[in-house]
Amino acid sequence: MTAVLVIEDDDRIRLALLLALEEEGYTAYGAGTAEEGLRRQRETPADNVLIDLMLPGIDGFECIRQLRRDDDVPIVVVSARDDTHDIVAALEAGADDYLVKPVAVKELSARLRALRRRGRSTAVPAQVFGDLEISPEAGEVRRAGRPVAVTRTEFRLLCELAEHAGRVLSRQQLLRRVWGYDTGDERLVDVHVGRLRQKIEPDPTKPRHLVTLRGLGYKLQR
Amino acid sequence: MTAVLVIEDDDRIRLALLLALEEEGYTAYGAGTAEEGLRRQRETPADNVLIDLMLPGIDGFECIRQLRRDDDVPIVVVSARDDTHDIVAALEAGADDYLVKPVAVKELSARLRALRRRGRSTAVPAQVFGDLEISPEAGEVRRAGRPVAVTRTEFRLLCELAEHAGRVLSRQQLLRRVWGYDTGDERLVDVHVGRLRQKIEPDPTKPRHLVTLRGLGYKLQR
DNA sequence: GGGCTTTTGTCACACAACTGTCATCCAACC
DNA sequence: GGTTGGATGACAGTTGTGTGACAAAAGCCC
Repeated sequence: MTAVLVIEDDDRIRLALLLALEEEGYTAYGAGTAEEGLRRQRETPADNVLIDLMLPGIDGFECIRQLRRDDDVPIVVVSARDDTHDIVAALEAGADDYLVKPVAVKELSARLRALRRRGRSTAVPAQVFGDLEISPEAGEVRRAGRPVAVTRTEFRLLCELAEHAGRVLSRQQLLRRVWGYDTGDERLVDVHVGRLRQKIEPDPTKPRHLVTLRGLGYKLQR
Repeated sequence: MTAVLVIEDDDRIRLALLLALEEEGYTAYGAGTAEEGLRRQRETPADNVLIDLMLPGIDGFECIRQLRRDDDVPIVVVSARDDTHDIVAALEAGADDYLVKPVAVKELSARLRALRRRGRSTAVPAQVFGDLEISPEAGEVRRAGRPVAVTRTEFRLLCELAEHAGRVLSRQQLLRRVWGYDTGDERLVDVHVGRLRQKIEPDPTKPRHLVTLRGLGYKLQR
């Protein structure tokens, strides 16, 4: 049984998260302030900590630093602000992952799983797209928690797209980055994208993650 | 220790960047031309490359392409021009991030860190017109936060208008800039504007952003 | 090495999406 | 009320993408 500590001052959000986590099979307990969170974590350490950045008193960044000081627990930041500065600062402080509110519970769950699996010290974090997890170092892809067998080329293609998640990559760019071709038949990319979709998309004809941008290329999105 | 190569022809700016980077704890070295930059990167590869677009001789775009050819180093473009075309072209050429001068050193530093840390680039800010967002890098248009599917021509047309936001563009100008036609039927523009309105205007008959200036042309406003 | 499976790249075809043209209708302006 | 410029729906030609079939190449197991 995995225990998760949720540090979040907004009662409604905290309770919603706790409920959602319990539903997913975690043991979840909450703290309304950084102080309380730190105390609980000292007394009964959880396996994961979820933390909001904007907290009364000691703020999220400081709290992360203190948690890190005496523990190696994976810390996931949940923040309303999707700001490069905050993300960087939180990761600097020692957080392991960063989610922007509103949080999709499925995604949260997948990230927690990914975090625990890799332990918190690895260099390349697993990437999560909705119910899709990609861990470059493990060479593994999972959908809804189940491993999916992809070939090497497909995996590289997926990693490349994941690395630039949310951005269009032209067939040309993909050819260069995945295959190392400076020139070549762009249709090759189509074929592999098609094969990848068969494996990672619930309905390959209506891709949700690996989408086509007609005339531009492909993009991986959440 | 992280090494950064700065390719920038203006001595004052280059030195300022080098100093600022050294201050932030990087090892920074500079190159005044693309040729010199390419040579240095071949001989002693840096961990990040910062590059200006306007360079004498080989220009920034070409330089990015050549850097990309034999290396996977994160490339950050630093340009005075905050022009959608440039941004798209730079990213196409293989750049990972784009900053507009004047550069805040803190931000630059954070982006470099983020780039290395997460192995991927941070987002290029989208252009915003009221509830309308245009993000060239994602190849995406959003209205009220929801993605709107636009075609490539529509997208280019929109980008062109956005780039000159608040100013009228004649059909002739649009034909030339979007289609590359030096001559042609101006009604073509009308049709595409109409289609675009169907997608981005809440009420296409009463356009709020993409307005007609009778006898003059079209303009995009906030 | 020989025979097997798996993966990869090429091709062709089908289909869906997009583009540009045109005709018609409407609104603004004089 | 007539004239001009703009909006729009329909249509056909074009382009771009998805996909199944197939053969070559790469692994793999005796």
